Amino acid sequence: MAAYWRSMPLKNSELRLDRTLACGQSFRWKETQTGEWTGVLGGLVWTLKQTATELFFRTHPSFSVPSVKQEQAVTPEPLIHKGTLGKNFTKKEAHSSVGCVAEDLCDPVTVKSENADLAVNSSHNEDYEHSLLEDYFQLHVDLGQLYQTWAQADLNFAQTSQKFSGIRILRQDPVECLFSFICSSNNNISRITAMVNKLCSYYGKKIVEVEGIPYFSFPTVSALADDSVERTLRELGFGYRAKFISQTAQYIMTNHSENWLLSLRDMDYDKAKDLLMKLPGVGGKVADCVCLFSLDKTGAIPIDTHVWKIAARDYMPKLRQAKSLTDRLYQEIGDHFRSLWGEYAGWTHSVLFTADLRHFQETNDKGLPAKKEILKRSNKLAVEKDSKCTKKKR
DNA sequence: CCTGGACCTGC
DNA sequence: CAGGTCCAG
Repeated sequence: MAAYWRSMPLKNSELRLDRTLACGQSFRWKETQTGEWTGVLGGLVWTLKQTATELFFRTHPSFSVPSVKQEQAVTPEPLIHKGTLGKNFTKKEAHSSVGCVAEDLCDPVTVKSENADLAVNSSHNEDYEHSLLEDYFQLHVDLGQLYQTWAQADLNFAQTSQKFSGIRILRQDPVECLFSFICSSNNNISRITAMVNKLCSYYGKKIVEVEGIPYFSFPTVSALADDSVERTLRELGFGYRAKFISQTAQYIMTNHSENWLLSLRDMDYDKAKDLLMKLPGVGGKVADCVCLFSLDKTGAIPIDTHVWKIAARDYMPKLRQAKSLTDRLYQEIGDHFRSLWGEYAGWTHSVLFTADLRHFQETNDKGLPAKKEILKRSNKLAVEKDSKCTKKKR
């Protein structure tokens, strides 16, 4: 068992799994044991954990049998193939296209003929797995350095951030990111998570079961563009978002292509945001989430009601008089933060946003949260019922 | 431009 | 109300 685990040196201050994976930028990670996080990334199921100086990781072996319905496979299955990956994979490729890296690197024909009896993870994939994590957590970005710079520019950040180190932006698959955040509108985190899981189990492909829990890949755009999707999602309780998801998927397949979203990484922020906002169900806030969490737009700042309150409370007192968050104010708040924090302002915002989440109020930098807090987290009811006492602060 | 409402569902 | 978006006036 221990043999599956590998590790890389990584300071706690550069990455805190608990804060980074549970602060609402991704809805796909679950704390399966205390301090252990399991989720899907690059077509594989991973479990991660860490100490003060090391990141431990393992993937869960799956026997990927080629799908029976290959005939309609617009996109190849996200299989990781021994021969291809071991030989050709480079760090650079991982960095440029993690969202579809498995697809890029797999010849579907080869996979089909040779993969049936091949365990997905083998020692040949070690470099690949290592690179995938570096890419996903954007480990080339020196977070400690950024924290220092931000602290110099902003006293409020300097104070708050002391107890909230290691919060970084993930580099997610844009497809997963887009459809997840379409689900987020006027909604709460637990329901968003449930909806994302439903998308995966109904329209994704099962990768492997771990401890009795099945894990699925995120569906392709093409799968979500099927005519039946809106009705099905309505029945599954998606409400009006069912239409948004269906229409957005169809819009992308009609006017662009499966991989179009990835190409937005090569555009500047304004252009990418502009194009995203043409999609049904995608306004400024969701577009900024996709820009920041999956398209490398480090200065994108999603301003939701929560961030708006932080801005009014700690940075822009004049906002206290504003009735609602108009487009103009949205732009103004973002610009204010960008000029204060600089190029990585989206990352900065994420630290303050996370620090302000009730969920994290009792954590501290000495280590993992108090035992009391862990118990609470495992029991959502307890957390939510107890919201009375800190309500006013937010 | 800005403002108010409707839109799904569930705790 | 919940980490919004869209549409009309």
